[in-house]
Amino acid sequence: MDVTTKPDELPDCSGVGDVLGRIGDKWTVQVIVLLRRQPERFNAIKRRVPKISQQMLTRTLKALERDGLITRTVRATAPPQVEYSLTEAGLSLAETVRHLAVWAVDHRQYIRDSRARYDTAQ
Amino acid sequence: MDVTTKPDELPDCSGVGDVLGRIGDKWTVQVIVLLRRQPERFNAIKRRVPKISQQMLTRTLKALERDGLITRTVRATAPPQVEYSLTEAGLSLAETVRHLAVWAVDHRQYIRDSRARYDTAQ
DNA sequence: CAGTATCCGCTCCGATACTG
DNA sequence: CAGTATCGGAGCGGATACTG
Repeated sequence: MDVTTKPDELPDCSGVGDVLGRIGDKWTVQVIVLLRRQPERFNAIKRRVPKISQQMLTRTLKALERDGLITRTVRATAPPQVEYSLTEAGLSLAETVRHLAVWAVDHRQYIRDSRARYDTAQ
Repeated sequence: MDVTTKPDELPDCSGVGDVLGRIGDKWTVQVIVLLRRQPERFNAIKRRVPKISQQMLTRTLKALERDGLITRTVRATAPPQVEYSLTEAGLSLAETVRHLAVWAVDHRQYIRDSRARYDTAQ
């Protein structure tokens, strides 16, 4: 689809809510962005997302796998190794999210300032 | 910032989580996208986001105003009219979110299929 | 190493009633 | 018309203990 479509022609905006509800949780995006570099194993991901609990990482990875955004590969070694990597769809989402990341970085200070002004005005 | 920066150079991904946590709720994006066309009044927005409750619309608008993404203008008429419109920052966010919207539409069916396959495989 | 299982607090959000 | 106030359920996410 063409991103340059005119504003008024944006189709079915309700679907956006679904996706944002899906990736808008606390951890999903961090994991996706992290896997963009290269496939990683469970505990490697855990180390690179320092605050995530084991349970939430499990849930997040499972949900991503269910949605076809990452694949889970088990190597029959001892100890067992499980590697997670982005699918093509997952990679395209990661790239898309980068636009939002850029926006976030660009407007971080602006939002902080706006909040401070708003709060003191009350 | 340059969106074409190399993957590994994406700065401070943790900030992305903040923003996604902020706009990743159930209503914020729908309101922003809606206001992209033109400024709207309270009940006009409510009508165009059919399922939103009055309280959630109030909260959503207030949070957006606090973040400097929309402005609230009261006209001293009877009955009172309150108009909400995007700020420049809000508009730029709306445009950025459109990329995600496009991704969502493009991959909607893929995700549905992935889930169906995953669920039946269990 | 890579998970499961259980408990539990907290916040999101809906429903409803009320107000200037 | 444009809100505010209050109650309550559901689910996200944290902490901890346990397992193949």
